[in-house]
Amino acid sequence: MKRFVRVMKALSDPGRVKILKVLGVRELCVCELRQLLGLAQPTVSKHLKILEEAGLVDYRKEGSWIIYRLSAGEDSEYAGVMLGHLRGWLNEEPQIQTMVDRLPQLSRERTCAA
Amino acid sequence: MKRFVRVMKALSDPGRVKILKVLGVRELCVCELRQLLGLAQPTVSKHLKILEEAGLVDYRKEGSWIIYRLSAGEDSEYAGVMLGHLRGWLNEEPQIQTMVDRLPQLSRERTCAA
DNA sequence: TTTTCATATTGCCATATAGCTATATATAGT
DNA sequence: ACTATATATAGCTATATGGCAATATGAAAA
Repeated sequence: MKRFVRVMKALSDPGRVKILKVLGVRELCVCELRQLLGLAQPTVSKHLKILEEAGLVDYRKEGSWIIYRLSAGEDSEYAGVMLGHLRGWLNEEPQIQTMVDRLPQLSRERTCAA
Repeated sequence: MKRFVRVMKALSDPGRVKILKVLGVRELCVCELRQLLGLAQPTVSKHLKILEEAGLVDYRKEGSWIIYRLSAGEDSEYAGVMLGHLRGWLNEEPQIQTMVDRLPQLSRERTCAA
């Protein structure tokens, strides 16, 4: 029950859903997510932690960057199934489309190391 | 986005998940749910309203009783899909099993009109 | 119409949550 | 070692949430 509720809670915030949707396009570092979402960096970090504890995202370190990606879903059946649905859901949502459209112009080198 | 988040929020509370699981066995009135969950009646009513606004449950009046049942899922794709998953999920959960076991002994006539 | 019972709504309190700023940590480069 | 950059954590505030008791509503029964 707790594991299920944890996944649902993680999915109950628009900011976190946006994170999952852009990570569905490609993996991203925190500073790229910060710009896409227009939220303060600590806020993004907190969201990412919640998503990670729900088994929805994974990360790896690369230099001083921490790069987040969608989890493969081995940790939590619930997370895996929900990520599967999210691939098809919300693609028509304007807020999502705007972010996805801005995605190709982002590059870690240019945007973060400023 | 709002409709999606509304469904996820509705599913982020153990009490509401329990309600959905017992409604998966059979339809129930508020007073039966109150006893199964061990919550005050207004609390149950509030949960039911949230579930209803998410498109997860439906109700009909029968005399002075209001009988809730799982929604057929026509209102919300998200709700429909989640109800489908919930049918298989959490069946091993002790909290759920206890309630389901107590279910056959409940009868509106005996329990509510006391 | 008065009472009774089932449910909904209101109002309150304690806790949880999402946001921020400020600070800590960690890694890279000088 | 010092500086700069990326991320995380701590601490704060405003709002949301879940619980309850008290009250309102609405239907059935006396």
